[in-house]
Amino acid sequence: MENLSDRSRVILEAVIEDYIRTAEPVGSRSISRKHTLSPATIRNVMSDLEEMGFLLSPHTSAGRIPTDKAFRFYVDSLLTVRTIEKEQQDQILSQYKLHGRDVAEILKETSRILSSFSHYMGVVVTPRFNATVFRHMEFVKLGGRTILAILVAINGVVQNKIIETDEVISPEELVRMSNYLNELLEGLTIAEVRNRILLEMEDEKVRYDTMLARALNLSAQTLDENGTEVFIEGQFNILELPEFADVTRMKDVFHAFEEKNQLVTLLDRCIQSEGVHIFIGAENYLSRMEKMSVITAPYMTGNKTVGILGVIGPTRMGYDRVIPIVDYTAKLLSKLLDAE
Amino acid sequence: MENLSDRSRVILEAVIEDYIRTAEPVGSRSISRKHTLSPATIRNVMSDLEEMGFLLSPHTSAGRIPTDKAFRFYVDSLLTVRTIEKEQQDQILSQYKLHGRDVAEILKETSRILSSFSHYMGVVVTPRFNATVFRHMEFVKLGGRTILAILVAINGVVQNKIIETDEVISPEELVRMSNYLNELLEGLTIAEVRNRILLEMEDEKVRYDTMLARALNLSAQTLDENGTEVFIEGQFNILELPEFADVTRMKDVFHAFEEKNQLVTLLDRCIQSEGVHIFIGAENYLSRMEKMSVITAPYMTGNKTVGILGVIGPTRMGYDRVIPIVDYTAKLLSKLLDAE
DNA sequence: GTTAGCACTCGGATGTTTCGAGTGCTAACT
DNA sequence: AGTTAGCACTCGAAACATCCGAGTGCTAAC
Repeated sequence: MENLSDRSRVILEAVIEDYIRTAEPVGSRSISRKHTLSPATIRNVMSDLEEMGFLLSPHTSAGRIPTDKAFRFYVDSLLTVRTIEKEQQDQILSQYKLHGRDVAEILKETSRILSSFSHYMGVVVTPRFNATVFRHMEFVKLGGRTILAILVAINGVVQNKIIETDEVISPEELVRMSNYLNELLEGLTIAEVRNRILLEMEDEKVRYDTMLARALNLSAQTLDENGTEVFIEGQFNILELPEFADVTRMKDVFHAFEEKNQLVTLLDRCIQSEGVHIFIGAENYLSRMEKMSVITAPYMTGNKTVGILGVIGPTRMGYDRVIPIVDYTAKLLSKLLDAE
Repeated sequence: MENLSDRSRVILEAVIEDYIRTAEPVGSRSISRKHTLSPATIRNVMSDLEEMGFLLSPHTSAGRIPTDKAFRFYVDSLLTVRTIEKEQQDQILSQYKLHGRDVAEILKETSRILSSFSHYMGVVVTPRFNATVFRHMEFVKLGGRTILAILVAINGVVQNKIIETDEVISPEELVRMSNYLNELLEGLTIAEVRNRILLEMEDEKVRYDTMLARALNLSAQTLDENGTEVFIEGQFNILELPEFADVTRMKDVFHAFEEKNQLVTLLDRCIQSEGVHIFIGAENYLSRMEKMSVITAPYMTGNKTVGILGVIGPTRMGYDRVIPIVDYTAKLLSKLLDAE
């Protein structure tokens, strides 16, 4: 990292924090008020910082704005992350208490929590089904050849799918099928389940047992689709931010969410790495989101990472405040999913 | 209804259609170009229409804008709804084909379809569980005292909930429970199921049978929450509309969606009435949505209305184009839900 | 009843001026 | 050598002025 003098650091930090507060270019005078230095001195330092690529001036007679690089440096080296207050912890916890305990509900609520506590947007990607452990599979007959397949993971995540079969299958046979499958697949992760089914299907003895073949076929169909969903809450929060007062900027943001899968790839990028991850401005490689930062953290069930959550806000977001919120929420969600 | 001369009607219609196209106040000249009447004559008529409350001028030297009353009259008396083209029908149908057949997916897709074909926002309210017929109930043991309850309606709508029990229940007992319940509740609507459970619980013989009591207790818990969800898609569509170029207007719209329950009450208002319903501007009684119109239609399974779908757009929306889309989609969705 | 003609209005676009925040540079100060 | 006061300069935002044209209402002629 660049070697900055102590003074430069202090001033850079001051500029950044001012900018986070006001969203306006920061002038030398406003900083001199808080430090016992004259504006001229500060101007000199700022000029150096600009040279180094930490600041930029929109035009000659405005103040200066921190660049992405500055925020990166701020987050890496200057920032002392606040510890989350007990009070806030309790508030978050009690939010969860209010709602039902269906997993999808919990995830949506998590997104809402992230949004309302950060004052930005909350985002939660649904668990990677693959990493979770199989618990139960069940077939319910809805009508003639229509069957509802229900797949339950050990953490309570449910996936259901309506399947049209070629031939009519009796309810009794359906029960036998699910018994067979539940025994066969017990304790495997969904990814393993997938493999196992393919393997089984090649087995000689299965090929000549219609029931088994059908069962495997059905379960394969149940698994074939594996939607990752994204819950984004609090879009309206960013409507209030001055940097998006401009209509075209706003459109950009919303268009960015149209392609949710792009967002998923972004978030997925940090699925292996532990702990909080931060993408600042252009670092997220989505042109629509150049002016935004993303703070993410993985959450897990058991000790496997199954999903990602985070907060999306402007580059000038209150990192010190938001990081612990994301961190705590991820841990809390992991705990909630485990308890089940 | 006001008695308008034929000429007035023609001119009013022309103004409305111009305004729908351009979103700009309409002047007398642009109309005179299409009809063989001089601007002056048209001005006289327009002046009358203004007097009657069908038009208003934002200021002296602008053209005129149709009022809510004008749109109401237009929809009721002037509009000839186009029939939906075969081609468009096929397009919509094929959209459905692309996706999985989980009911929640279908509803979300419906919302997307409404949005993309109307170019406004699509909205779908999830089925009123109460009106649908019970099909199956199942309990899956997740851990010590944690149980996942799954409730399936005949149309494939699934509701699941995680329940914490006071005592450990064995898997075998869970199976017996669900067998008992499935037999007991077969063929009832969810509303009836609710009553039946309460009734049953008071029965003497049940009170002394722990298993039955527990089963009923569990199912009561499964039912107690009955979330109506709303899928809104295509918000970004309205970002493109000139009337929302103003940032404050836009905020209003998004804030309106914050309270989704308000929206639900609006939509619910037409759940009994058959066919397409239209709320124009202030008619929807949501101050945030004064500049918007809503076109709704109920959809059903069996022959019971279970939910509402619709399109939300500006008051100057292309009614002739959108009404058949809403109508057709509602019918198609009903058919899709029935087929299962 | 219709229309041409005309004076009038008013908002949007364009141009001009003013104001002030902020800069860079230089020279004096510690 | 680092710091600071002073000053000329820059440039955008806001305020003000002007112009233009689309559109109106009214009147008088057709």
